[in-house]
Amino acid sequence: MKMSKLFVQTLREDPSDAEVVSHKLLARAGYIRKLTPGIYNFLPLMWRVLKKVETIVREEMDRAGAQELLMPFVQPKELWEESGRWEVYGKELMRMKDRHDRDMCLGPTHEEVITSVARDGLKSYKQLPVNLYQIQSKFRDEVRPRYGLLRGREFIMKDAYSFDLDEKGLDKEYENMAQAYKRIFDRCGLDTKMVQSDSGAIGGSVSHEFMVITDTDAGENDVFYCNSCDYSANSNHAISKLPTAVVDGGEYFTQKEIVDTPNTHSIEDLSEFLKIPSTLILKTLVYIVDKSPVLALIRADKTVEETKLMNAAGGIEIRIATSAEIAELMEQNGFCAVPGFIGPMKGVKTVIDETARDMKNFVVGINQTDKHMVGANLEDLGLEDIKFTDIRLVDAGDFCPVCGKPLFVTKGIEVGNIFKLGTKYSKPMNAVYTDADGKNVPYVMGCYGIGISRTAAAAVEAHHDEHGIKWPISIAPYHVVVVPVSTNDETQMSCAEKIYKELIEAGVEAVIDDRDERAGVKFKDADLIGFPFRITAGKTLSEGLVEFKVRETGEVKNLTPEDAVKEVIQAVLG
RNA sequence: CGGGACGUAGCGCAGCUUGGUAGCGCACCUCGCUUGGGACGAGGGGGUCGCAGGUUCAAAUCCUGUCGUCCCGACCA
Repeated sequence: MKMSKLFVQTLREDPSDAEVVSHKLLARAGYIRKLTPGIYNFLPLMWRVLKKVETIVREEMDRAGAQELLMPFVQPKELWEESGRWEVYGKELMRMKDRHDRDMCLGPTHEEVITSVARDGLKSYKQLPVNLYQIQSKFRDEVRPRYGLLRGREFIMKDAYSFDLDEKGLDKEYENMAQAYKRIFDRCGLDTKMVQSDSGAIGGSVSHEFMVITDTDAGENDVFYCNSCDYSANSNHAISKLPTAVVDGGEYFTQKEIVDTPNTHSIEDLSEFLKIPSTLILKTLVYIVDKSPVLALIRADKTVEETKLMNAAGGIEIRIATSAEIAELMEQNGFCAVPGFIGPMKGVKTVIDETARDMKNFVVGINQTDKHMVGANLEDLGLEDIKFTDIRLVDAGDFCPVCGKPLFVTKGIEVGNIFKLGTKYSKPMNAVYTDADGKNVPYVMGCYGIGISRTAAAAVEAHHDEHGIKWPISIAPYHVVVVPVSTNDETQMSCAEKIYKELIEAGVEAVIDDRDERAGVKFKDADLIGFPFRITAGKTLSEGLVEFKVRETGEVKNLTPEDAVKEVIQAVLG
């Protein structure tokens, strides 16, 4: 490819809306261009990268025994009603009507469609197991798309679905996919961690995410991990053993009583006012889960993990209540208290965290402003039935649930996930096979996703420097750029052209920078775009040598043109 | 959903307070010069100033509405 004809416009400045490095670099280097929020054009360089990632994914999925197909992007409401998700999916599901006024949606994921495909085709136990996948654009109408390709609304995803006779078959396929994923990300030059995760709106029981570990904002997930064993989990799923703390207020409060606690609107205020550790306070938080209030009771030094609470409350959408909603809730239950003094109350759905189990003689809000009860115990709270659930966010330094060593936390970009779905879709959608005894049995399903475009962006997050992108060879848009420093110098030009031709003939993806630009411009662009190798025909040519530069390491050496070509061929084609 | 900010050329921005021929840098075109890390000089093309109303002799500028975009927050009681 001639650089002069390559469709790429590099920018000197970051686009004003880009926050994370992958967004800035991909935009500056001419890989992507925003059409509207969360929706991007994948320009020729980007498309080459995406195709490389796709090819790796395809090869490994095929090798793992999966079969590729392509399902429709537009889907009818009826299918989503069968699974029950039309009602529960929320605003992320982009809904629309066709000309006949029929409800349709853009596919955010394809469990419904694949299940319908399977039930039409997979009738006998003799046909199972099967794993089907596709690579396709998905649309999720994110509340707040950001970080460029990392959280877009329209994005490219590989989604695979497996159909097995039973749980045992699913377990085997799940492991098979985990291995395939590891190979895929390794080949993409990404170091990933497989972590336990909540299974979220997709549903199911067991799930893992593949995280690219990063210490920047681009990592939207917190990952807790143990250095002593292999435990690691997304914060929405992580559990831990707590460090010991004071949980019996016996030495502070010898009897149960109601005390004045004026203006103690925060736990900090309250613990300071009463001169007690916050581990002696049971705090009450009001959440709205699927439009209904839910009280969360948790030891005050700890934080509620919203996904855990949402699951405990059996909902699919959660947010903290506004002060207006709290006021309304107070009024409905005959109380009048402002945040800071909220406590348990009858008749409102309540979830109690495990941390409350051992608490004795503690402090708790009683729904009266400027008052708290001290020396309280759980049975004093008038709760109908007391059950403990883990709804706590793990803190770094808590102890590993497996081996007991302290946990560490880091940020991660989720590039893939695998779920055991079981019969969550096959049952309601009546997707069954006939077994050897002639009985109809629902398939046991799994689903496995990889964000293709997100993987490419994550690779930029993981491989860049202040000059630009440093693509891993396997997914670079081109392998090498050949730079004649001066296009007017016939010796340089003919040398560059010869090298370029030899590389192309050997099967290397090469670009020749034939632009009539100064060397500095060509070098800056080469670094920004991120060609893994650069061969420069310039001043060293007087000694019969060209410069060979490795983008990843910055290593530079002068070689004969023949050796430079060999070096690239060796690195690229093995 | 709440708050804030911003919409002026492909990109990044100034101009608006105090109304009077629409500017700068990058990019683009031409010529010259230059050629190993985003040179320089001269010339040039490109914008109904988001949109719609209003005020005015006159609106990018003032007023109203509207659409869009970005950021922050969404209460740990």
